[in-house]
Amino acid sequence: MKIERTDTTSNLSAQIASSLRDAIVSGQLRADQRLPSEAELAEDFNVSRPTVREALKRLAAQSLIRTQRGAFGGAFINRIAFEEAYGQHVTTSTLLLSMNAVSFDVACEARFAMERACAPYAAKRRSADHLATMRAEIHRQSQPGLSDESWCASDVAFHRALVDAAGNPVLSYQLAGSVEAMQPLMNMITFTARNRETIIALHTEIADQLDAGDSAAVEDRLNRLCDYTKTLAHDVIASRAKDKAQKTRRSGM
Amino acid sequence: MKIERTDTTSNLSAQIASSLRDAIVSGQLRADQRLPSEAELAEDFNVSRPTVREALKRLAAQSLIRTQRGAFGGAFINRIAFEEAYGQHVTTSTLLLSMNAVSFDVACEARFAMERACAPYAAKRRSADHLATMRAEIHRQSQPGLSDESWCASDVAFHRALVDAAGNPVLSYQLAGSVEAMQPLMNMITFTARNRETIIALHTEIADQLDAGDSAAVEDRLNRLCDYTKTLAHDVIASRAKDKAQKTRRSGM
DNA sequence: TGTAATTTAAATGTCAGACTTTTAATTGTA
DNA sequence: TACAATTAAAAGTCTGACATTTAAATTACA
Repeated sequence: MKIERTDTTSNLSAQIASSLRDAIVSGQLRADQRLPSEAELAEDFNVSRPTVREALKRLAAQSLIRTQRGAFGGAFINRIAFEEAYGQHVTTSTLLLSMNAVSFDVACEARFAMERACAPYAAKRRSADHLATMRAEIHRQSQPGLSDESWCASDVAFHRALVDAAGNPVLSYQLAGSVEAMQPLMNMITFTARNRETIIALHTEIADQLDAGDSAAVEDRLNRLCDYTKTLAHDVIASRAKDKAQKTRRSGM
Repeated sequence: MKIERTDTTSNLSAQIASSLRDAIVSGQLRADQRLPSEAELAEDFNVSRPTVREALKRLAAQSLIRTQRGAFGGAFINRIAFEEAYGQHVTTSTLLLSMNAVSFDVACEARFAMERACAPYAAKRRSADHLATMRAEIHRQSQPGLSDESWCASDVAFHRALVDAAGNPVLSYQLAGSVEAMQPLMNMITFTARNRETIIALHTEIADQLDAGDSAAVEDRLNRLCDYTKTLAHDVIASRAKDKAQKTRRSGM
């Protein structure tokens, strides 16, 4: 765990962070192991303490280390938990979708493809608990005065229960990025009562078929849900384009 | 974009980073927009410049901002690219798998479930380029003197081509975490010539069926590959357990 | 007048050193 | 033995300075 500093396009804290990160990811440094103190690292790397601190903050931002104050404190290799990883994955995925002109269709296709992948396992392993959560969310979705925002949140909760029902934490983690990151895109859509009715009907069938253990039926309903969601999004986009065209015409362009 | 500092369990740089991160993720700050200079932020948040810098380094570690030196430089909201997100996702997933006693079976199940989800789209959209890459990797895998490490790398490349063939960048991004993060786990396994032969046969069939556009056949081969991989892992684990038991017996425990 | 070289100012990057706060081990005392 | 005070190590924070980079503004020159 030593030094570089031959790089011409400096940025010492980034290099040091990178060096430590490699050691962690490759397994040279193991979970709960303590790194040298900031002062020691500064000496090791031949830089000042603030520079070391910046490097450590970078690692902390990725949950690779945690720091503890006080005697016998220091920076420790973090045993990253699903929870933290989950949050980071959702943050990154959300930005990726919102900033990269990823079309609604592409994001939607990816999301439902992955959800369908969960269906066989969910049909086999769904617990009463998962089904109860799904039915509770369906009930919430049937409330008349529900805001679009709450509707979307409930939709996410429903699908998360579906994914969790597959009983595979790795699958749940990976799916989080697709399901939760879609929420901002979904929020573009204003759901009419009629829209909601259609979706609730599909949700109900999904819960029922999951209960019955019919994976193929669940996949079929997910397909329909995917298609319907895409249709709704297209309508929104089309009507916006129309508005814009009218405004442009009116302004004489 | 103002201040907190009422928190008792301080860590100002984390709070500031969090505050800025929220503003970015929620879309208040848009891509390529410039943040105030470090000195200005320090005044805004009522902290010193090093503290602000630590906060900014945290955001930089998540690729949320990029910094530029010089006049009219500063911190800019980053339009996060698939590439960067890709790397972070793989890093996080790798650690998650290696540190959390995720069983090989669970990781394997998740990975192949998601790959199967790609199959229908890959069968529809695969280009000659993707098929060529897959066949090239199969050819490499058939080389006799190939090290286990190179074998695994080629395996990842093959599967990545399969995923990319689905023509959905979001799917490719999400899958990266599952496929690449498995590599350290796969490296545990020593592949015999006979093992490789079986896997290469399945790879060949996958490429052929993809060429023929038969999605169901591809999914079937992926299932078999999943089962076979799990079997190999079980053998490794069983033989290790046996070794350990023998050693323990010999040492008189 | 137009282009090339120079200067300049605004930023980030880095450093040194001091002080504050937290925390756990140690020591002292009832 | 149990509890309280002390102490030392370490992260957290601040101040102030200097180095380096970079693009714009200015100047010099053809």
